[in-house]
Amino acid sequence: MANRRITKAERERVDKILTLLDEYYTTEYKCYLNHETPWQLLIATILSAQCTDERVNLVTKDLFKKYKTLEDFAGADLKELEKDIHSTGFYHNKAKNIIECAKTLVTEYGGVVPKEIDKLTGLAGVGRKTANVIRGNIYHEPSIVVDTHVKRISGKLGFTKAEDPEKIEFELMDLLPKDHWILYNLQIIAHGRSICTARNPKCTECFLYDLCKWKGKS
DNA sequence: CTCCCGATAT
DNA sequence: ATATCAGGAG
Repeated sequence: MANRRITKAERERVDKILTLLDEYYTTEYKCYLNHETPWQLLIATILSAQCTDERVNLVTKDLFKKYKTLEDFAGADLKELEKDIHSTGFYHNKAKNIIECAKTLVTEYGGVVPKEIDKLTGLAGVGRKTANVIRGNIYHEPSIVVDTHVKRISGKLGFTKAEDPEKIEFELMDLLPKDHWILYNLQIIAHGRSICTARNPKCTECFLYDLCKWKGKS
């Protein structure tokens, strides 16, 4: 069904890459954003736009002590919330979106984070990337999260030539086995942080070098 | 396409 | 000084 337009050799190359990823980044890899509830992950993911997960975890550690419920966020003071999340950047938009998002969840969804992609992306501050993080990590629905790492590395590996995140998402869905969708994102982020970094990728240390299309200078 | 935007590594 | 970080909205 999947991968109809792909040659046998290319299919084998992709499968070898996936096998190696499984080997180096085991299935124990899970969500990098600390959270105890679905709505906490949603807020953490909204905060993670153009911000390291490390800093988000630093901020949410105090944030979730101060705002203990969705209702707390729905009723939060904008300026105060801006201060609370300031260090994550884009704080004005993020604070406004978090309050509006929390209000919608409380008033329209009974405080439950929906699993449908349309309902999720309908929430303030929630795009496809954030929606797929929720679908994958909370509801275990096969979904591909296209973030900056997935975009960069999938391109270098030759998995896609697309630039548009949504197009990349659908091309990867066609290329990767469904049972690997959620893990792929987590593995690629791990790889993107340790080896295939945006600035000086450590190609000489990369276990995927021989299988990589890019093979950039290290 | 532009704007939002602080913190960190290089 | 500049690039980059689990992007999204107008």
